[in-house]
Amino acid sequence: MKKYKQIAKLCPIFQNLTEVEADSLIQRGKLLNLRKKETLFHHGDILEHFYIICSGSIQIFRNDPDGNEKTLNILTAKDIICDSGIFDQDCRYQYNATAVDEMVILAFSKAWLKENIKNYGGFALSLLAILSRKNQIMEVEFEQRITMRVEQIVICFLQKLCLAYSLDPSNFQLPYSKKLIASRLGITVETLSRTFQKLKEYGVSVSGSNISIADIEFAQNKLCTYCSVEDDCNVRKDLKRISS
Amino acid sequence: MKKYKQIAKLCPIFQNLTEVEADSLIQRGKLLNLRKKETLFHHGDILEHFYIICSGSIQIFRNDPDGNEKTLNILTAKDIICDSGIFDQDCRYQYNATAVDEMVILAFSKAWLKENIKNYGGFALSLLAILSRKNQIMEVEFEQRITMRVEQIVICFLQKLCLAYSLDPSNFQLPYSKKLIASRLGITVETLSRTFQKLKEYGVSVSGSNISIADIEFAQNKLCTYCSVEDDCNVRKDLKRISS
DNA sequence: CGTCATCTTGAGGAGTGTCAATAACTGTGG
DNA sequence: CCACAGTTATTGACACTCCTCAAGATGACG
Repeated sequence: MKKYKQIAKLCPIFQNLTEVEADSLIQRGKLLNLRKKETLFHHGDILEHFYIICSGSIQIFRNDPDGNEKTLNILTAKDIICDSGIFDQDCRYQYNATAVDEMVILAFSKAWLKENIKNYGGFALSLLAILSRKNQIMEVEFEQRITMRVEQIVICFLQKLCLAYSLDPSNFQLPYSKKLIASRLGITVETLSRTFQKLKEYGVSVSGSNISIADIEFAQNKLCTYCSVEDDCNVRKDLKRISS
Repeated sequence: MKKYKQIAKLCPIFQNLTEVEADSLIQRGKLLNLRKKETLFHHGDILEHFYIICSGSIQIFRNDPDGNEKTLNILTAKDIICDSGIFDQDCRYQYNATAVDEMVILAFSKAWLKENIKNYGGFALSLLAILSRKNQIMEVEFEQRITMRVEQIVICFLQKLCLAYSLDPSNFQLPYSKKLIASRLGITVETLSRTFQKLKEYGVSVSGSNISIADIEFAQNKLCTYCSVEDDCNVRKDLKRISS
């Protein structure tokens, strides 16, 4: 299964290491296979591993008091699962992780992570950069959720989707169920459904899981005063929005 | 001004270092004084420093398209100002930072930070832990903003305030203007004002900036099914809410 | 073909933002 | 000490957005 370790090596966490260093680090990881809907860990489980996703996608979610799933994130290849508590002792997961489709995951021990951070300065820098980036994305999403209308949020989501999966905006399939998407965006399925209707005015047509967006730039501009898709897709740098 | 460097040394970022190491690192910092409403940096400024707050508090905010301030955070003594971009080259601030009251801040160069991360494994671990913690708090707040009612959010904020500033819940002064608080909570001043009225039913009385909460536990429990104040106040560890 | 989950559509309502008018507070200069 | 301007805070009326509940429609899969 060297193929999967090759994928893991593309994870940004190894970017500041030499080929040899990265190889030796990856050797310590164990490959896991998850089937669709199989759970990697539950909310409350003791946090003992650090994961790198090699293929497939996984839903990170919590169950709110009413029993509804609140999806915090959907992670895919080259993403890492690294809870904040990994640097504490005896910490537990604050959420669940369940495979959306078939997956392959590399698992490393907590000790492995701590040791390498201390020994490899470059490794620490990479992890810091990744966590910082995650932080930044969360800030943007938080702001979006407050400031923007659902139409804008959905359009932004679709655009991110196309960039992340290299999909053709003029005709593509949704990689997840609408239920999952709604949960990820923090809205109800009903609202998502209605929003897709409204988006027809902007050249977005939806039938089943088939989407086609006539002119994504147009739709974006029509809807978003400033929309920071770049932030989520490693295209940042050129900050168009020095608004203050 | 050794007094302020002593405060800076209490910043969690130095926790994994020896006294001597911490001292030598702090020597490299420059003390800055800010007057009330003075700005540390603007959105769009080139990111060149890492800051530790020694005294006073600072508002981290962005101006949305309508010209309203969106307060991302309010930082106080022992907090750090460390933007995600600090590990990139030529990055710019994505927000403004303006002093709420008189402040003293220690400033370090970007290079200082990178160097020490590479050289001191413990330093890297501390920074990672801090950023992770920040991440976690953001996740909680994000969830709060979606799931909870404004009454709950306000009560949680008040409780955090009391813990953070060691205030007596039964009688204390708000340390910031209501405008700033509303902005921080992502609501309008009008809504905040009305919410304070509603909270009277729960034993919270507000007149001007004077607050008195009869029984904060009672108010909490009445309002919050699960409320994670602990998370924001380093009291975590005992996770009561393994709900899923 | 039936069952179950997912999705769509409608009606109704709760909650928060917007706008506007007024009141309270803060600080400045005479 | 007061008068004035500018900010901050309160209160009311209203609109809009999204959620809830309910009923069907569509689709997946044994």
